[in-house]
Amino acid sequence: MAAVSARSAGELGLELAGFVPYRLNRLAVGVSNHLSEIYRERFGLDIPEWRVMATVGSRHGCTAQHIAASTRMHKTRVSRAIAHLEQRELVERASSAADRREREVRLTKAGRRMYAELVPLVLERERELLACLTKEHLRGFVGALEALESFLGLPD
Amino acid sequence: MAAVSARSAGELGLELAGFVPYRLNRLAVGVSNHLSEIYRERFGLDIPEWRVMATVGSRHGCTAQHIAASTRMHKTRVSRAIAHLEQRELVERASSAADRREREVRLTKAGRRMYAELVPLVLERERELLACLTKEHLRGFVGALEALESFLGLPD
DNA sequence: CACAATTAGTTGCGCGCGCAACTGTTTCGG
DNA sequence: CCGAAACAGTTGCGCGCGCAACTAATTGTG
Repeated sequence: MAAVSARSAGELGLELAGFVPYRLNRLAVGVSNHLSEIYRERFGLDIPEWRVMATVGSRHGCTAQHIAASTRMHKTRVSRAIAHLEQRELVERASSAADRREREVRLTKAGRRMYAELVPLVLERERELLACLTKEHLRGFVGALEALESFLGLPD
Repeated sequence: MAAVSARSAGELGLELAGFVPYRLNRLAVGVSNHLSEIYRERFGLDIPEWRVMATVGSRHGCTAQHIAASTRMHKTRVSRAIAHLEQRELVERASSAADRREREVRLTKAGRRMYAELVPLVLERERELLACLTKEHLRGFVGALEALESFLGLPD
């Protein structure tokens, strides 16, 4: 707070360490690395694969299109992540009868097993992380998240 | 806030859209893209180059080592960004007399000109962005940023 | 004072990314 | 209906990334 207003008050130089966009990016990378210890080291998933697992697992089958829209990943990134997961037999694809352009992605039995093991661990990590915030900070943080998302036009 | 506590209360599925690490990452990408309209489209800089400009510009010459530590970018990424900027004659390098392993990086006259033009625009963008937050949200947000950085052991 | 360990910086390499182009399918306008 | 446009998904390509290995200079230790 102090740094923000002090720096913005017409100073010439820019101190990157106090610059919000930069700090936000660094924090996001840090949180992501912290979290990826679970899904990377223990389950051998990278970020796109983890996101596909999380999205497919919370539904009963969905299309790559839907995964891309929901995670905001590029469709090629989704396509490749699904291909990897299919090779590992964690998901399977079936051409949709209604629209044969689409392919329904579903968790296999092994995929459901991993999902059931993975999700509680990941949620626990999130809980641990947010536990370092006071109630006021958490409220302000989540409120700010929503306001900034809305300002930037990031869809819900 | 509601989403966070509701979801963490023992639900089986994971809704990625309400998952803080994921939202944080998405927001950081969004902010970064918003900001990069300035330094990419108007000045032809990518993120590493912009960070090098910002770091070098706020000092009177510094080493690649210092830039890497300060921005937390990988040293190879810094090295390549400096090389690009040198080609465009925005920075210049001189071997340090004291320690001939080091090379002092400095803005050229053109680099200083760009820096002077660039920084106010970027700071204005930050100001616009944060203006969408209430005082309470901003305070909570910056406080949370600090707490999370500290929790993750991200150095100041 | 020699030689091992450390440090600054660069470079070869494999990989994952997004863009653009492509295939196959569905939809819509005339 | 038929052809153009739209859409789901995949693939070829160039690029930037981090890792590991490298060069060159410095520091520390016996």
